[in-house]
Amino acid sequence: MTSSGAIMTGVKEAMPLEGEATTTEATQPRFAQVRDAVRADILAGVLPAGGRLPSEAQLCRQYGVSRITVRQALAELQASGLVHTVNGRGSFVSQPRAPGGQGPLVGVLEAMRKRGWKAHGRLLSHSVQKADAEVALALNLPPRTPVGAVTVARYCDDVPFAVGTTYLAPELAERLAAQDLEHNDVTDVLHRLLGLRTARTRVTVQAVAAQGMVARRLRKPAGAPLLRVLTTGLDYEGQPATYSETYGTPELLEYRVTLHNDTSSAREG
Amino acid sequence: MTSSGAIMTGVKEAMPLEGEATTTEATQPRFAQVRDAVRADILAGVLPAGGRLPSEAQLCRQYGVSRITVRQALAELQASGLVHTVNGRGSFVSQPRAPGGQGPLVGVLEAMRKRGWKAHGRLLSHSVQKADAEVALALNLPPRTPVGAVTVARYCDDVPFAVGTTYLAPELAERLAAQDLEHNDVTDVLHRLLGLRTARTRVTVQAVAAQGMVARRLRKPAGAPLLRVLTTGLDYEGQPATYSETYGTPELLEYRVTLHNDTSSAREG
DNA sequence: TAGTGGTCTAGACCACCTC
DNA sequence: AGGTGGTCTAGACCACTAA
Repeated sequence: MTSSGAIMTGVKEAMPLEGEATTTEATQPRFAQVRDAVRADILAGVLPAGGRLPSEAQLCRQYGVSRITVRQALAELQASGLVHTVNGRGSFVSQPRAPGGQGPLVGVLEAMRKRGWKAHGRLLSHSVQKADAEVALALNLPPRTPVGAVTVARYCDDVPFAVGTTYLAPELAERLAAQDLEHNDVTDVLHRLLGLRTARTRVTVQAVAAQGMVARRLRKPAGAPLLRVLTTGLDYEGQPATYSETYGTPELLEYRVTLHNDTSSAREG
Repeated sequence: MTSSGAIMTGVKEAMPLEGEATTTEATQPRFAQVRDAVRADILAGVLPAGGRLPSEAQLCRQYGVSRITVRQALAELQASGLVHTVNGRGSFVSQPRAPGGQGPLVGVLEAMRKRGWKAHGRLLSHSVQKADAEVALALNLPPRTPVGAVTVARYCDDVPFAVGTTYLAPELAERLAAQDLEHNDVTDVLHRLLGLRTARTRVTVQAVAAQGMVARRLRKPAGAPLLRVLTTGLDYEGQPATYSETYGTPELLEYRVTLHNDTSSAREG
């Protein structure tokens, strides 16, 4: 479904929609309907990233609502980062994670480079495995469901400082592994190049003792402190789309976040 | 332009407040002026926490603006968590950090208890010191400025799992240390009991090796991995108000956060 | 000049809550 | 019944950007 006409669903004809009269069932507010319709068009690719949205006047006609209602819908889309507006020019579909932009997540490579280091990644392996209990739980899948696993090491001036595995749909993993992970962060590739949309990201940060393969990869003796970062990316339906587990050396990797008092973000101990 | 009425502060008198005729200087939008005026009243305690705001109609008269403008102002205050509204009753000043509420920060004790553990804190020390370089930098003060330091240990079933020091204004530290830190989290006390308002919180999470006093307090051998969490609380002017440094045992303490795609929150590696 | 978003108003109907 | 917030409309002026 795309656009014109009524709001409720795919109805194409004008049909003032309106009228509360009798039907409308579980009537959501009109601005919410417009908001969801536009968001659906964006997520479905009908409105391509970077492209201009219909003008507010057009949206008014298209959905048969007043400008204030359209603006309320756009305001929420803007707050969620899916859309941005430029005075005098129009509203635009935000680039999914502009490179170096102000998305919520900044990849480790980008962060290192911003501080003046040379950093690069390397694809270590790429496979389809049966999800173990941990991955299945994180991705909300039945155990032993096939999932793609992409393991990447990150280097700072040729010293390895982080190694991690990202689990996601096999088809997405395939495309991820085909990208340039030498120069780009995994999160960046997923969002900017592959168009993945993430509504929320759950992060858990732990301290662990180095051991086994991870210790060797990071050139650490067993027992040395490492940072372990687990992230789960959730789509707009609340379903987990990606899960990653990353280990990093504490000298070079720390986790930073700024919590704004608005819109939650929950911290636990 | 027609309307009159003062926007600037809580002034009750009319005082037309410019019609933009010629000078308007750094004229902010009216809704922003209303928003800031109401926020100032809340932060200043003119509107007490938990109390009811003037109704939208009252605010319209008070500031001489239309209801839509008032609602736009309230919407932003609501988004920032300072205010919440109840259909049919009115708008209310949010309790600063409702106990167990949905504030951005959840203290460690609360988090442990939520998972079914018995947890308590203990005030270890409380003093006024000259800020060292690190604390001065974090609080944006000249070095050697006197600051209050409150050190607290947290126990889970009588096993110590976290110890940390909070630096803040001496007068606030005095009041903080006088509160019940046995049962309440420091962050909870600061916000709920002492009325501290925090616009943003910067958090840094690191993995470190246990050593010295911290290792002893947490009953860890030197070199064991510990989580180190640094937080800086920023007020609505962007000035740091609190700085804390906490060490925790990885078996019992981890850091969790949910990043929403809206409203930023920046992660770095 | 024409189109766009940014802001604002007056007025309206509804659902909800309290009295 | 009366007050409150939730939603919506039609119309207006402005600042900005573009052709």
